[in-house]
Amino acid sequence: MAGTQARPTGEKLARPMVAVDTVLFAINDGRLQTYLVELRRGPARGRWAFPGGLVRVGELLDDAARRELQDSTGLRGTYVEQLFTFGDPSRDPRAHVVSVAYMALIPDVKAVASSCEKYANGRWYEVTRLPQLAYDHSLMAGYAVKRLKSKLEYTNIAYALLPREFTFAEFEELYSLILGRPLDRRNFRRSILAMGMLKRLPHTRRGPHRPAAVYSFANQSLRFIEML
Amino acid sequence: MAGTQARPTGEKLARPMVAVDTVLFAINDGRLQTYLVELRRGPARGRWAFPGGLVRVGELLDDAARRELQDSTGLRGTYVEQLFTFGDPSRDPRAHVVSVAYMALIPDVKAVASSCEKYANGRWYEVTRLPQLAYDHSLMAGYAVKRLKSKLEYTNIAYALLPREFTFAEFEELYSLILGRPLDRRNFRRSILAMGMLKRLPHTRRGPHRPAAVYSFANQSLRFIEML
DNA sequence: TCGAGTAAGTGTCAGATTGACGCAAAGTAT
DNA sequence: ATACTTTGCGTCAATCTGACACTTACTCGA
Repeated sequence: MAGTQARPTGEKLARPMVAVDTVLFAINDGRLQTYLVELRRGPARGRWAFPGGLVRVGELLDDAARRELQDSTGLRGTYVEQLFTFGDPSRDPRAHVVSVAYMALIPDVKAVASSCEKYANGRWYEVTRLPQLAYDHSLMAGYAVKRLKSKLEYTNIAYALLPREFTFAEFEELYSLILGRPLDRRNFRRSILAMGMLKRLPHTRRGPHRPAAVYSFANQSLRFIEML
Repeated sequence: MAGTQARPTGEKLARPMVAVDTVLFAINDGRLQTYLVELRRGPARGRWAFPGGLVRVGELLDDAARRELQDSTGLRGTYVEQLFTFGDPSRDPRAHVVSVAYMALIPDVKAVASSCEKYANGRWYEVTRLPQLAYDHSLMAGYAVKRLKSKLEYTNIAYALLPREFTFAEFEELYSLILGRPLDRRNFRRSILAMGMLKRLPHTRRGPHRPAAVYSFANQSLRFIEML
């Protein structure tokens, strides 16, 4: 049953620890990027990793993910979603640390205030060109990207990656970019509009060319399948 | 980063504990059932729950799930799949226990040898008629059923619920039963055979009526999308 | 002010897929 | 042999999907 049988334990370290690690995504420069931090200490010192840390007693997992994210990026109240839990005892050579991986999405990389004391450094990397990562974080990266792609296709999760208002071209570019393949503009528009994911706003955006209709999401919260 | 920052901890209980809980499924009596155990001790004593327990240091999560499953059912080497991790600190009133929920699938309820010393009792329940469960186990049950249904539609996960060989009627019944809706025999057969999930064996099964062709899975391992 | 340039916006058609539907075949039991 | 029961198959219409090209509406510069 649950987390029962609190068997008495002599050695202090006789239990695995619980951590969270968060793969933060944003679109930047026409690429899907994630935010990595450079570790200051530990056996993987100098390596890059996703921001994360130990879960505190009494803390929700989602809250722990958000807290660690805030500590390393300054982001507050970010949308986070649990991905998978990695528990291989050898993933961290120092101790058995079970890590609950999360992904988080933000619309603008500039919202991240880099540089905190915990990490030596922090910067965005294209998901297709990650450096060698600490621990099992490349595994996490793979899961996260796969999940993001997949949820893009049957949920409105894209709302967390876009500003409040956007043109259809921006919307389409986001999809094309994450899915890694070109989309047919007419077919794509047909299917998206058919599922009623977007609502067209009354105003338009003017630019150097034909003005573009402006859209926003019909529902800010996840509408379709919440979890598989 | 990973599960780093092993911050020194004075109080022994200053860290959440890690447990696994497994929702074991099987078809029995024309129904989808799960195996529940009756708790012997703890605040939820006398309540039903999914078998589970604490993860040991040095142990893989999957192994912990299988070990606890074996301890309570005698099953060995069962197919298990991680579902989701539940970390609400109030889920267990005694302590903060983070539980990694699993599902497991077996083809035959008779493979379970009930009665172990850890639990007062153990029995199968229809998933649609579960008793009130301990902790947050009803939540887990919901996730597990949703996931099972979902994976049935785009993977060959059904192989873990069926014997090595089976007739198409048995196969179809399984789907209909889990999905909770009738299937059109001809359309269903068309789509399943089209995706090449099954292979027809040379022999047939004789019974009181027309003999039925016998099938087995073309691939025993998950073929399609491994994880969303 | 007019023409060139560029991104936005729209419709059609063929092929594939999906869902509804009924009948013939192959056995057993009497 | 006949009735009964389960297996196993094919067609058609509606829908969905994917390929494909031209018109519209604006800005900018001549």
